[in-house]
Amino acid sequence: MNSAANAHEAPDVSSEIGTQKIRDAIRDAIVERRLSPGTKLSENDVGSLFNVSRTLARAALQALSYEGLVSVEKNRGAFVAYPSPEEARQIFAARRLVEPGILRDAAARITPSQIQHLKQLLIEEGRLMSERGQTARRAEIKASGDFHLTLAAISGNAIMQRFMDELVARSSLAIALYGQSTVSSCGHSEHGDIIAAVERNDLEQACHLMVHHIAHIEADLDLRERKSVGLKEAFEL
Amino acid sequence: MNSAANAHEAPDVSSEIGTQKIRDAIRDAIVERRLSPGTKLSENDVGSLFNVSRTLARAALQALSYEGLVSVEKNRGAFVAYPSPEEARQIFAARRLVEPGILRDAAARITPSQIQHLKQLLIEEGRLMSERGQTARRAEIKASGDFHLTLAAISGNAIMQRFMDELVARSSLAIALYGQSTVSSCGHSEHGDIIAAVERNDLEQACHLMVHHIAHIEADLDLRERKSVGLKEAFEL
DNA sequence: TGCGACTATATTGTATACGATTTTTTGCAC
DNA sequence: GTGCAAAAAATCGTATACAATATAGTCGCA
Repeated sequence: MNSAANAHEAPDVSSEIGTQKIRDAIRDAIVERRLSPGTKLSENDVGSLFNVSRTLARAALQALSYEGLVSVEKNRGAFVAYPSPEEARQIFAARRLVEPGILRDAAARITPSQIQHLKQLLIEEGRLMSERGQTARRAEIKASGDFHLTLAAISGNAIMQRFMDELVARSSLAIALYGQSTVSSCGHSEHGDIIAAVERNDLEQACHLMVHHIAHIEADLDLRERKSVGLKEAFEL
Repeated sequence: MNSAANAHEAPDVSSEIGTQKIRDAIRDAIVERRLSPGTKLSENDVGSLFNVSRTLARAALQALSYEGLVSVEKNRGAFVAYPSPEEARQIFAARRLVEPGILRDAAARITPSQIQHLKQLLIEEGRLMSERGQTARRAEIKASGDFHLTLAAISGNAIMQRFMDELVARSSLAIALYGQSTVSSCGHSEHGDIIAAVERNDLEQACHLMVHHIAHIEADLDLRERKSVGLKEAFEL
């Protein structure tokens, strides 16, 4: 019923809107969990929300489907992706597979100023954790992902960076669906530990910490198959 | 000048054509090097080639651009991607980063019948190497990539599988551009060595061989920056 | 009241239309 | 012939139109 209308990325009077802008706006909304998994994104609604025709709306949704953030079902429309438990497992398996390597490459090129920047991110992240309120929560979610994304950027491989973009965004979806502890960033301190290890050039330890960090995030998920009951079963206690 | 017209994926009278089919057909043409880097893919030509409107042609080209096989330049059109030397390096760096992990996961789940299947692929690949002619060459190129793709499939992670699809396809482009030895599959035997190591459960060795195999492929490339002369300079010896 | 078939509505799939931008061609002066 | 400017053609960007499909609502009947 409520389409993307409740996602308050205002169309902005500075009419200059393209499919890119739409894609980014919707992706941000998904990553920050203003749009929940399963929400229908009708081409009409998206288009009118951004004051463009269905053509551009459709292109943006198509693009998001390539990133795995939106699933389009033939003749039925586009929905915010609803990753299955198996899919969620694969997302984190992919991250465990890839992030140690990225960390290695990043550590080999990192500069003192970049380390400083990372530490700055951590402080910011910590500050957001202590704050309360929706907006702080959303900012925190994004900041938590930014740590991993920044490492990918430092690694200097644009291909891996794009892949990590996708993985982090999809992780956010999985956490939204299956996360248990109210705060996802239970492992905030772990980010700091990783940087510390990098700083003292202990690569093995840094990678080790990274793998465990990802495992911890996944461990906070309840990935049991929920057969969509929603029927009598849900009430016949 | 010559558009996609010389790529002989016949439109096929079985009119059932969708954007998916178009995308796959063009991708195959690129991977098998029937379409060279830089070739212009105009929406009109693609559309009329498959008997669909520009709408679908455009969607297919857009999709290919997300895979990095086609680059679309605003208001100028779509071209078969022409990876820079730096891009090529990143493609192979990504593969070195990712494939050992995939190999590990695959080895953990591989069944005897799958090993048999891989060996079958190798035999086929070897047969194609001895044959001559364009079609054999193309089939060989595809077979060489199929080895890596099959391993990704065995690993059981759909996300990594899709990523490998992209990497292998883009590798083909890089080799087409910068490859030196006539035959890309200089390292055919290396595939066999990797399987052998997997078979005797020597994972460390298998991963080691995989990294070197990828390095060998890259080593056959001449990745020096070629500033597109094409002008007098090209003749003023 | 409950169920099933039929109609109406909404939404997606694809093609076409038109304005904008780029590229090519033409024409003219030098 | 060469070089530049304007016109023509081709191509892309976006909106709209129409057909196909799915969803929701309605009526009739047991």
